[in-house]
Amino acid sequence: MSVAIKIALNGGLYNKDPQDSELGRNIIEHSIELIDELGIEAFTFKKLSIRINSTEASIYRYFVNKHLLLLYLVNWYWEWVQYLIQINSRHIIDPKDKLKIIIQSIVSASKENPMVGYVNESKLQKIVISDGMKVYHTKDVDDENSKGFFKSYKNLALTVSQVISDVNPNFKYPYALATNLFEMANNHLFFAQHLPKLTDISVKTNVYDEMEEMLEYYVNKLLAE
Amino acid sequence: MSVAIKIALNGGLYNKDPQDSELGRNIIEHSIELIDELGIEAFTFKKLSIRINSTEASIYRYFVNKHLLLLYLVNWYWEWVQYLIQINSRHIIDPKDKLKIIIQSIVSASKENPMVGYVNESKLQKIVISDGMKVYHTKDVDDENSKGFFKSYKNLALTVSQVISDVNPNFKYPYALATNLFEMANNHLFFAQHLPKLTDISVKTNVYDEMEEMLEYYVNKLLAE
DNA sequence: TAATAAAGATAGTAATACTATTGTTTTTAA
DNA sequence: TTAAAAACAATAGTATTACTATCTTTATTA
Repeated sequence: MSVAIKIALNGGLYNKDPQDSELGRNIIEHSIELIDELGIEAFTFKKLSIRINSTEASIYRYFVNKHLLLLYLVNWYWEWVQYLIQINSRHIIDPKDKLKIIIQSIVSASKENPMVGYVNESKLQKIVISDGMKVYHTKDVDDENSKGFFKSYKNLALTVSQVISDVNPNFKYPYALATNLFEMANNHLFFAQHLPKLTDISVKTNVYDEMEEMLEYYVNKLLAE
Repeated sequence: MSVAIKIALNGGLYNKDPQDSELGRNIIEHSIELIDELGIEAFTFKKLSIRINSTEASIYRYFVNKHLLLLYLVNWYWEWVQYLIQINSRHIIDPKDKLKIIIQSIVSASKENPMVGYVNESKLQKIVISDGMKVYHTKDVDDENSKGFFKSYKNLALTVSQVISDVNPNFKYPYALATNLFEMANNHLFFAQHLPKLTDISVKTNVYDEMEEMLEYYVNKLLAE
């Protein structure tokens, strides 16, 4: 049995907490697999219900629709990154070192030992890279934002922006740089694989190492006084 | 009658070139309006056909589906930005000044005088900001990329990366910085409006001016030797 | 053991994303 | 100028999606 980490997520994201039942955890586990395989567009509750030998109606008892399920997964992911940053930097005082840990955690959130049995962090990262930004690029952003559905991401941005400001209190764009680090990490891992002309990162070497190097170069240059 | 700029786009993006007929131009004009109003998810050919007093079948004669229509519009936009950069920087020699023009063109592509009667550049920019990245975040990227469907964006990245390398030939990430400029411009205009906690740009002042300032600050710091 | 909650089975609906066919204009070219 | 061809409109039809509703079975708990 795996260690019982329970990630706290906004209750509005689900009808019934999937972490609390076998079926719920099954939905999480196999939706990650299926979205990874099909992409969010071709993924349906029908297909998921067949995969897990259940029914559409049963899945609807947990999630209002696939958009909210994706939002749940994405929030889960950012909470996971936040958690990794916390444990990996808990004894570190120098903000520069802290920022290094943050970059490592963002880039390699999937490399870490999986600690929640039913979540495949590596596949989840792939989903976040491919479909993550779709959760807020909708006509419902404002409404969903007011319900706190993007809290995990905003919290992480806050955490990272504070470390950025600790490194250089005069830097004018700590929030933008924080989110830019997340977006760059995800975008360029995607570009390296699918649109190599849009990046300098190459899949021929270790993409993760290259990504870390690039992000470190970025923050060092930008935060130099 | 407006000046006849014809933007050259990959023929695989459409069944029948919409620039060549009244109905085609109507489809472009009103799809921009309707996608801006509804977002790409709720937009359908049915709704568009009603809006322009035509039929679904007629629209399908021009575009295979709404995804390809969006791809057409997004490519159109990046060609437009490329065009703006070209005419605005045609007499400029210093690469630093050129980069400044590039930033202005990216951020304010919508502020320019409209030169194509049936394209509302301002609404088109809003679409690119909200839905632009969805065109390549699909399971068909590789296939569509091999057909040249992302050429306009890649061309622009090439153009900008060359100027970046002219400014500082030792900078290791010219392509990444180029795409990062586009993505930042779009993302943070979106964040400023909908998720202000994710950015330092504020809608209270002139967002476009602030955006330009931020991007200039970024490139200056990053490209300083 | 009765009550209750969770899950499965089944059916049904409106909308979406198309394809196909036929008829009517409009354009063009002989 | 007229016949042919292309463009467009009108209509119908299909499979899939994104649900909602209801009813039955199974498991849990009081």
